[in-house]
Amino acid sequence: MGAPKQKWTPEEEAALRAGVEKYGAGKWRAIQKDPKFGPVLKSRSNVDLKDKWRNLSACSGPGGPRSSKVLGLPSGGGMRKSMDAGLSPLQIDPLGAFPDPAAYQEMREMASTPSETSPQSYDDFILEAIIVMKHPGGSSSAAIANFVEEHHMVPPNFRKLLNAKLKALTVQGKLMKVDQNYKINTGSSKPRGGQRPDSDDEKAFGRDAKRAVKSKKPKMDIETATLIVRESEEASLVAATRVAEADALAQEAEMAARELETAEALAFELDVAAEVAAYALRPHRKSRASLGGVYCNPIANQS
DNA sequence: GTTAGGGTTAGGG
DNA sequence: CCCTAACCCTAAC
Repeated sequence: MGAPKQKWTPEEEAALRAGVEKYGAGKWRAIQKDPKFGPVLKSRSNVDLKDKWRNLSACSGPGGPRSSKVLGLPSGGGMRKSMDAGLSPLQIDPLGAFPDPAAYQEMREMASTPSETSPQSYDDFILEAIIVMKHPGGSSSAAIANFVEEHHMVPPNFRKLLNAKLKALTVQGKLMKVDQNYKINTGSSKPRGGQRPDSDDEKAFGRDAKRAVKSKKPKMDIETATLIVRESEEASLVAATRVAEADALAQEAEMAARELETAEALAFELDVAAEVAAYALRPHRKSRASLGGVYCNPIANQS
């Protein structure tokens, strides 16, 4: 229309990320007013910031806003207007920053929204628990459950869900199962390229690399190449993960049904699970308008 | 007034 | 032709 498209520069993007990191997503006005980010973003409206952030978020995988709507569950309808999308593009950072107490606190604050019981968050909680507890031989599911229950609001049936989650994470290669304990997969046993966002996180964990994730990474070329290679791999990986998650959902649905003893509840939960499974097995699409890009690479957004 | 989310469209592959 | 990213519109708060 009137305005010729103004592409976002890396500087603007970086300023936006920094702003969100400082103020949190949704504080577009504050970010814009910040003397540090304002000048860089002077040609952008607060709506522009929001839209750009949405674009970034849409590429952040299962934690993203759209998919969280599809997967929106076990909290029992806790999701309101809080922008849980806010965490997505930053996930690379906060996860890597866990060993840093300040950053950890920051993460906790940012995560303290009603949506913190999203499936994606469970993964984070689990990883967080293992990292923070630092059990040499890995952490038992009970220990993880205790930690998570202590630090986060989780549903009463979390432990059951946790087992499925642990299984899923193991399938994904994020975790290794040693005896009955789970530990972070250090990546050496992973055939897949180290460009997976998660592997970056794990490496950061393993090396106690505080905010190293923030440092410049090799940009687009490697990532786009990796993306291509990974797409087929990840399709199956994600599918497996989704199936495992669907399994978890199914379990939860079963429990919910027993607890409520209503076939209606079961139908709903199973429907969600079925949707998730169907969603996972669907050929990948990347349109915000249609599906919301599940296979987008969060790193690709990294500046 | 600010934000979130849906919708539209320009631009590139 | 399809997809992504930027922009526009509107409702909710």
